[in-house]
Amino acid sequence: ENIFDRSRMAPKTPIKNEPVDLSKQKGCTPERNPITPVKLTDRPQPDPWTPTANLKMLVSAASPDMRDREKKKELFRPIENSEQSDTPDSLQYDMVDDSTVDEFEKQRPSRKQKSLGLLCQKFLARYPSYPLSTEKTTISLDEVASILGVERRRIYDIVNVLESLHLVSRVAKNQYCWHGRHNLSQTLKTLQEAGELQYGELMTFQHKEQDLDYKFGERKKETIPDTQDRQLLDFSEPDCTSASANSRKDKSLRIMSQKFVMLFLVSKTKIVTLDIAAKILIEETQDTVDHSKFKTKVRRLYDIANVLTSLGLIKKVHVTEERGRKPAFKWIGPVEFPGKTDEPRGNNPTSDPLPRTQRGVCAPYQICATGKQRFTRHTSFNGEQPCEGTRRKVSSEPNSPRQERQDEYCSKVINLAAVCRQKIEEDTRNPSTTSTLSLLPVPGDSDFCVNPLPQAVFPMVQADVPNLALLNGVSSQTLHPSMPAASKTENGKPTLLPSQPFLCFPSSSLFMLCGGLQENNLRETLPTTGEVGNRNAEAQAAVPPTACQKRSSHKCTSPSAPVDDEEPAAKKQTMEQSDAPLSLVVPKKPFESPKAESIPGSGCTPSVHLEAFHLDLASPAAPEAADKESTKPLDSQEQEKWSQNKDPDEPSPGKEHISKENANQPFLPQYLYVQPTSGLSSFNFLFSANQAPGAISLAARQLPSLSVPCVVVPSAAMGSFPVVCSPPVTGPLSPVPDGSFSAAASMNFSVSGLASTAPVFIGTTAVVTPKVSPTPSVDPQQPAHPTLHLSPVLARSCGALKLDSPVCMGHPVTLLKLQQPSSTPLTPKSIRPARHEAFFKTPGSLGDPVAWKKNEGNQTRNASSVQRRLEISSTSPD
DNA sequence: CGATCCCGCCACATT
DNA sequence: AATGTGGCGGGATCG
Repeated sequence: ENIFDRSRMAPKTPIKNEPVDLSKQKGCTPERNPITPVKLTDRPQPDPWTPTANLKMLVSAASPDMRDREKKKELFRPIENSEQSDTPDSLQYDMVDDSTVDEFEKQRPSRKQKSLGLLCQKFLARYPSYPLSTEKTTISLDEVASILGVERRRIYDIVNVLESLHLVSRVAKNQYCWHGRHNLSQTLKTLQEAGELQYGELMTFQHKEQDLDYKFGERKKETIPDTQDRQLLDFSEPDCTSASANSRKDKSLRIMSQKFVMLFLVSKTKIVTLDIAAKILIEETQDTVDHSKFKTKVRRLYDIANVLTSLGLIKKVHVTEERGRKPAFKWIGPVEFPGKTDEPRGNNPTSDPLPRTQRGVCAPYQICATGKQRFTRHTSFNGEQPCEGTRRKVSSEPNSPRQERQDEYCSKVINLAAVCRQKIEEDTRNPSTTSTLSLLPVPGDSDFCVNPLPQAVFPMVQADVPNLALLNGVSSQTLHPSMPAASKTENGKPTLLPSQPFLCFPSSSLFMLCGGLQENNLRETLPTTGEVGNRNAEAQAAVPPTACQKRSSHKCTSPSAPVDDEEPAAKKQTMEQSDAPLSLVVPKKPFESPKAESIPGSGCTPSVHLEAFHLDLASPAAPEAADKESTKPLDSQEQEKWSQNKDPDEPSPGKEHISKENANQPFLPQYLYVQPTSGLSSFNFLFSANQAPGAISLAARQLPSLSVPCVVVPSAAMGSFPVVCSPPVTGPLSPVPDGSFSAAASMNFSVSGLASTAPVFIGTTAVVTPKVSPTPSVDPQQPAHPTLHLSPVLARSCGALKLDSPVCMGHPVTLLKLQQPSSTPLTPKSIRPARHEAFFKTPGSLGDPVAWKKNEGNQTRNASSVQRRLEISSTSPD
């Protein structure tokens, strides 16, 4: 029924449909709607390939193409899908054939295909099981939901269960942090302990389970005081702030999930039937009470079981007992936990048997572990948890007590990103074309450094483009050390930190292109990126932090990342390579404009980069384009690269080469590419425009500023890409120390998909002025910088972003929203995945790229994005 | 026909 | 009021 309705709806009132999806993509919708009503279908869900079922239905109905898509979709790999999506399907949809879609449609969507278990697998596939310790991957519910083509509600089911096992934690509204399985054993251990307390007794009997069922339930009740049980179970969450905690119905699903797992851990047989579990889990106890209640409980258990199954912790079996064959699940996960109960506190990493992964990687997590322990022990409640509660309120609350720090950090980052995003969107919308984005760290910089490191970063920033030369020198040297993430130890000194070449965005993956980085940098960066990328999609949000730490390195590293450090890049690289393909570094064509470095004006650089791109792409960039526009050609290549990168194999080598090459040629521009976690969803493309090679430095954490002029294109999966280009200009304009900022200014936050919606293009006025601001490096912190800052740090800093600031230093920056169609001036296109194309196309302004070129200065158009788009396309000549 | 469990309404929480 | 969460159970689909 729904389907029909919608289908109908769509034609009639696209808008209606939109509401659902649209909410997310605000920016886009307005524009598109007018253009292509059809979009509705698309729109709702960003991802073409995995639209909501309904949407799918509609689409499929609309066009056969969709079906194919879906089929493909089945294949899984969002990535693949995305690629596929390249095809202009979306457009087609519009066209849609009515051909008897219905029949096909119906067939397709088998219930199984929509199963929670499958969905969960897809979800899990997006993130690395063992993410680097430092990285924090943030998960945007909206984004994931759209990518996976399901309603958000379903994601909650998954996330809630994952959260119960601490595989993820809620950071903020709509945002979760992916932790991976590093702590899983710890968590299980804790649960086991708790389970023994609660259910241990019962378990004893257990083998007989069948009979026992009832008894079980009963006993349990009797034996264990509910209160205790609960506490234990809840441990992590609610208790703390008892007050608030319970207000909500407490997340029964989470608690249920924990209890369910406990049953397995306590059970001798490791097999638990749903009946028993349901009975035990029915708090009320009064058993039977409602048959309906029991029934509902069982339903929930199925939900949980599906997720646990996807995690490989349990599998379904059937127990035949007296009563007959009953559905049951068997625990197939780890049984013994290293630290095991022996010592409750097992946390200590040192003694901890757990794989180093935990320790090293998890360093940050350890905290969590602690928390857990606590939780194990009731005592725990006292401590942090309360805070948690508080926090929650404040930030919207992470449920999990532990990791607060991280969470905060994440949340901050996220917030920033979100802020940026919003701003961007706003800007986009608002015609104030000229508005510049300035994401400066606000004075509140201190925030930046949630993590230790703040300082370093800034310096880096300075590097700004203009100073590239300086930077180079500095950066190269300094950077090297910083690079360390991989090798850092070698250098010994962390000083480098500041200069990191990259920007990290909390959001999903980033795609960065940097102008010649020095070898060192490159290498390091690459690895990093690679890592990120490797993560598969995982990289996501997590990346930024990680990167930051690493980069910022020394300082940062200390606490959390130590491990990483130790494990040098090599590992990472290998890892990365093997794993994923993420990062690509594209060796730039040697083109070096080496001199660029020397050249004060970064101006040269940009062109170079562009060229490089072109070369890479093979597309001849238009000379004019040189500035930036040329990007389009890149797209294809990039994409390819992307895909390649993903491949474990190649990436590494390529990277290495690149790095080497780079090394040779200090100036050569390089690109970093970070895949988005899932792949498709979003990309960020960042490349340094003019700058000299060194130019790009990002402070890891602090980073707020990017000194290098960069263009970042965050692409949400869907379509929006915001692209920002900063013109090389820098120096002059920003007298301010920021130089760095001023120069580079582009950022995108694609963190969550949302950003995507509004593509933004920012160009400094154009041209680069070679001037370098002498003081570029100055504190980025200073508010003065008008230019954009992209550093995650900034983001964290909280509202630091000043998007609005129209002018940064002297440069006028223009924001342009890039619409998909029109290409972005530079690389944007490349960035866009096929799917984007579709979107873009729709709008119809494809050819625009040319127009864009001007972006830099000219673009100041005030018109709304749409208008802009139109204008652009129309006025391309501009 | 029982086992599964998708789907999405709707209440409650949060913003 | 809008939006985020997530309990809940009708009823469709699977086996």
